Amino acid sequence: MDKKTEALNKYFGFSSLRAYQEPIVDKLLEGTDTLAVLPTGSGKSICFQLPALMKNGLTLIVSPLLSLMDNQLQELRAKHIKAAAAYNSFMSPEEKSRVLRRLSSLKLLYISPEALSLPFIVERLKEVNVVMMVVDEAHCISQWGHEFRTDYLKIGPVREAVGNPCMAAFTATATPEVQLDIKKQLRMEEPAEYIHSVDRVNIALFVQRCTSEREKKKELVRIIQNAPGPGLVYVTSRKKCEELKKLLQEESAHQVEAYHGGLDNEARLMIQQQFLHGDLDVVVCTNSFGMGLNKADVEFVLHYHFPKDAESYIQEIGRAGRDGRQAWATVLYLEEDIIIPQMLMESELPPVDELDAAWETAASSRQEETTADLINKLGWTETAARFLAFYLEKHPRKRKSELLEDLEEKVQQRRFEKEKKLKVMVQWLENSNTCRRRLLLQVFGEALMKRPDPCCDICGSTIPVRKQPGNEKEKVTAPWEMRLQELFFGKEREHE
DNA sequence: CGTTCTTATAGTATTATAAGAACGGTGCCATACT
Repeated sequence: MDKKTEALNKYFGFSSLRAYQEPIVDKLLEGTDTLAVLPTGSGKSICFQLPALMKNGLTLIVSPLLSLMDNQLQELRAKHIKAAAAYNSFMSPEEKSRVLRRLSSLKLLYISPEALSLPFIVERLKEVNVVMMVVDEAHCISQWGHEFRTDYLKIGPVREAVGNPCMAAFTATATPEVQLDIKKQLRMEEPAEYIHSVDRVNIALFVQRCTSEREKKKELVRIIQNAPGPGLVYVTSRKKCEELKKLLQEESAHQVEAYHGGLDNEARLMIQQQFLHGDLDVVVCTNSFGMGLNKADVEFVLHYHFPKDAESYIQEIGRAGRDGRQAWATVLYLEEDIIIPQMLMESELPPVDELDAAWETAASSRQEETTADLINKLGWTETAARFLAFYLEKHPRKRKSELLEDLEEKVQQRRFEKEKKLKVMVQWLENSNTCRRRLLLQVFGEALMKRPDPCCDICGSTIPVRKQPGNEKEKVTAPWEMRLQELFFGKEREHE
């Protein structure tokens, strides 16, 4: 038995890797930069966990959400893998300093891009042997890095600071442009690439054009009444989230809840757990819901508002049909809904005619207060302020005139890129001739090889009805307090 | 850009309608002490 198989067996209890995992593990073992686009729920974490455990030194896993770190750690703990830890703000000061002290005895450290960018963390990492860095959900680099969470763009520089270890990026969805962006930001040079199809053949795709908000609501109610669920309804505002929750609670027999960033952590955890355990049929949510959701039997994803680009769309519908059974996704398309993503996009970028004022403001504040000052003195959104602060930090020595000129161009460039993505999304919705699946795959640089049945509305399919299994397994309902307890304080859970 | 809420006016008791304004998503983060 070779070393790899031995380790696989020892740590994970498997006798062999799946065909697509094998080459990725090999590349990482030999220290080659790797970009992998793999469908969700396909055992991608083992692709980096195994090499990390076999290597001599520390692997950093950059993860976008604390809950994702927590999930993966629970899984590792369940397999009695001890050399793994997280560093994040959810931990007590004691726990944090303990982790930093025992870094050299760890194999895996889960960390957010923000924590990874803290100067004292970088200094500490320089003292230990970092052999590999992994960016999980790497599309976040492109989706969030440029404005919302600019620390995503600092992963590349940190990599260089800690001795340029091997870099791996994993995601389930990336267009060719996003792949390029990931490679550039992470400073990957000629990485090995494993790009799998983003097509989910068991999800049928539909778009239903509506002419008014009222019609859309009626259609929503009709569809949900007839869908046994479980399913998700995506909207782009918190208010709408709550409103539609109420509507569906009144008009359908389903258990319905709303999920968005305005809820506190406890409520969010609760809803996610209830949905996971089958105690909720429908969750009306904003784009905050779904990442890391490990639920196999989601039957449908309904977009009450359409998302701002095709990647978000693929990601969101990808939460359906993980169990391989027939699932469907439908968009209730109302033309004027385009204004919401447009406004949100606009609010992420600095107003071009205030760049001069922003420069003056920044010049008179300390670096760590630049963002706050831009928000308070100029009334900018947090995201726009962060965008500017990041840019100034990156180019500290540029002359004012030159900097403002560059900045304006950069803002226009970003606006252009975002608008283009939105336009592609709308074109997809408006299209009435070409198979939706074919067109969607085109955005990801893929050709449609084989059309599944059902495929999409344009191919003549209608929303499939799932046969209900006659003898559903009995629900085991533990008190909620107990489940929350498990989540906060941990309890070994089995997975897979 | 449309929805939804607030304020203003009309004109006269209680409400009706118009004009104006606000709003619309994603999450992470060392600090105080000698």
